[in-house]
Amino acid sequence: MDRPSPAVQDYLKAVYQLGESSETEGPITTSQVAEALAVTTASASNMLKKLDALGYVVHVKRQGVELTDSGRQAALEVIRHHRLLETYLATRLGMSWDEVHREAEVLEHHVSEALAARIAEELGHPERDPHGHPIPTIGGQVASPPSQRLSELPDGATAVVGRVDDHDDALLRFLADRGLVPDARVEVLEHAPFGGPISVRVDEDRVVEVPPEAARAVHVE
Amino acid sequence: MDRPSPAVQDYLKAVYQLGESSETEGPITTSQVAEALAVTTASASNMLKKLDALGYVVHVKRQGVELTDSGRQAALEVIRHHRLLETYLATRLGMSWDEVHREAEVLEHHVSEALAARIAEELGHPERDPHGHPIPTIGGQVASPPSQRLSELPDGATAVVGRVDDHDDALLRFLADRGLVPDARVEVLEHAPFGGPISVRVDEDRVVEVPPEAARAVHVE
DNA sequence: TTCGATTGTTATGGCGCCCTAAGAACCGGT
DNA sequence: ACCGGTTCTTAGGGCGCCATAACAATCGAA
Repeated sequence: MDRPSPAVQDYLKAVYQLGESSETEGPITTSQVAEALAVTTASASNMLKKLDALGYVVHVKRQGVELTDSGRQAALEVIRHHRLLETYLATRLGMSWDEVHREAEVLEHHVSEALAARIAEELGHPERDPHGHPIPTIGGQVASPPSQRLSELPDGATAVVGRVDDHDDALLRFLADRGLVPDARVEVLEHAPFGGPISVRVDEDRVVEVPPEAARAVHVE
Repeated sequence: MDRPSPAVQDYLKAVYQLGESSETEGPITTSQVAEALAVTTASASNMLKKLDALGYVVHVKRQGVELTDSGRQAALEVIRHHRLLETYLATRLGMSWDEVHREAEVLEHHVSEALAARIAEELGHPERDPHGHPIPTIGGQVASPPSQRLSELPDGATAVVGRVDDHDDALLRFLADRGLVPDARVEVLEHAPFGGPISVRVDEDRVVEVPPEAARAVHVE
């Protein structure tokens, strides 16, 4: 029961996150995984076959893969490490949101369970990372509150920011600049026509313009 | 100018440390390196040839290797990371000496320069790690004070512990138990005959018995 | 329903780093 | 000067993970 290699961990994480973020149920395809990891579909195909052999996924030929319990468990462990590291590096070492993500992407594969546990303790077992994403427990529980995207709220609606997608550093900075961080209160004022920006009042205070692509990355509750 | 692979870093570190700890001048042999890294001499031979090609060492066939400036620089960077991590994990996360060493052995290859710099800053740019080993600067300066081993002191001599070798977890705990940590004052009382233990008064207080092998791991000034 | 485009798979090879086996160079003793 | 033992190097193979190329299955449009 050795720890899976970094490559295997990356694949499992990708499969898990693709399953999370896709509206549609069912298997994750080879090409989705390949794109997420920036490898060829041939490489992904080989690796998914291997993950099946290792018992982490069920691979149905020409359909895709679905995580087994063991695979989900392994994926959540990596995600737990990632988010604990992000939180620690941001709050205890004052690193910026974008630095933190890159750093955690590497270190998540190399911190021991003991260190992860110490970090969690030191942070008081937080439930969310700085972007608002839930931190799985050691047992593999994840709180994932139902959420809506800011882009889908009607004019006049108010809500609280739950989390923001952290795939793009520039977008992250853009949102942070405008106060769109977890726990911010937002009120949708109006949608400009023809795919224009959305006017949003943030924290009962300033009004900012949020382009649709950015609004899609903000999840509210 | 990519970062060398973890394997390359491990070899460079080993060559550097073998050069440090050996009394004799001159090249480091293939088998010394092989033993230090627990690989076969064949593997070491191949890798040393490769390090030569990369410009990190000069390899003279059947003689051994010596670090180039570039190799020494790379080795010191790894050692810097290792010792900063040890210091950080011990003082800020309360991990024990032995846990800390294993953890740093892995993480030293994966922390970014930015993170290493943040850690150094957070710690106030310490000059030594918890075992008393000097922490190289970014530029590659190392303070290495002349030192003698506790095992070599004559009866009646007094000195201050500078550093202790950290290769063996059990030994480390043994020494820590007896107060033989950096900055402890020691007075040699007597050597038992036939390779018996050395009686040492620690911090003008308790008297402990130190077997010769343990005494060799304690460096005093 | 047939054919081209799309998507997935298999085959094969490269690269890094390890191994074992075998051979070459060097050492000390006689 | 030779011979046996030690040390080092070379040769060849394995494993993990990536790639490219070629082939197979599937989908959808006419």
